Amino acid sequence: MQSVFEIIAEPNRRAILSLLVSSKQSVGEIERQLRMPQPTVSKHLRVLRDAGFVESTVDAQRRLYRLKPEPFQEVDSWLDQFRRFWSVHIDALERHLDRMDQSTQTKGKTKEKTTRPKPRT
Amino acid sequence: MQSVFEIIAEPNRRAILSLLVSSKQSVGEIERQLRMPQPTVSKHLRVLRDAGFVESTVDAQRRLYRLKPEPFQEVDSWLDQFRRFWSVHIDALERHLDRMDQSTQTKGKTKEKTTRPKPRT
DNA sequence: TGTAAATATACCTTGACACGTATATGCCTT
DNA sequence: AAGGCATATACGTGTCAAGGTATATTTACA
Repeated sequence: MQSVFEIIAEPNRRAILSLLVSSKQSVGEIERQLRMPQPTVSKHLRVLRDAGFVESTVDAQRRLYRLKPEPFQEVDSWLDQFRRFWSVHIDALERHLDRMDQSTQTKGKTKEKTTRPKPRT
Repeated sequence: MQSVFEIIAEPNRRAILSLLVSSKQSVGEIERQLRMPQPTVSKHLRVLRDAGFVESTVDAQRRLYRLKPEPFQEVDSWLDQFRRFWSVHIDALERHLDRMDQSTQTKGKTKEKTTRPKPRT
């Protein structure tokens, strides 16, 4: 289980993460709110901790888990490369440019670079 | 294969998506640039298309694939719930790292980029 | 000290999915 | 019409991860 993307691919893990946004929670609290078996919760938390999504502190027999920000930022920075694309792609100008792209490359199989206008953000 | 998160969990699919950021590409071009077997490329493209990440247009025997923005925005909006959290923690994290700077913890993988949350488009 | 609570882990089973190989389909060229 | 290129798909296989059940470990408390 290497990448952050595989970690958040699991629905129960995403549920746990969403739960932890509000505040730190114990395993039992997660178990009850999400109605998951306790071993399931513990195992997912183990995965999340190994991946750096959460950290735990000890409170008697309980363990309190809370979020850590770094892996989320990693996902966010992966998204960066697509932000420019989708912000431009929304408006009609882009559709026009795409049609031009299509017509210019019907004959030329040169992988044209399509110098597009940078989004103004 | 329901969620967008499972789609982007696969490294080869992420590679294809990154490749398509620059411009639309045919299956053969993807195949050559990523050095993947052609059926692998086609099958991943099938998954990506079913999930709405790409769409294809016909150019003779070729199929040209290009990105679609919606699923990326879905990931982005899922991240939203965590942005507030990590923006609050950035300052504390920076101070923390500053203080821990020369102690070089066992767990200290100091690759933080401390990116701040982006405003939603 | 013994028992119950909270959590972690080991073991097994099952299912999904990624891959490789082979083949099918479609279009283009001669 | 035939053969070749580009792409899609079918099929068999192996791997890996998630779930369930049982058990281990630690701590509180009577």
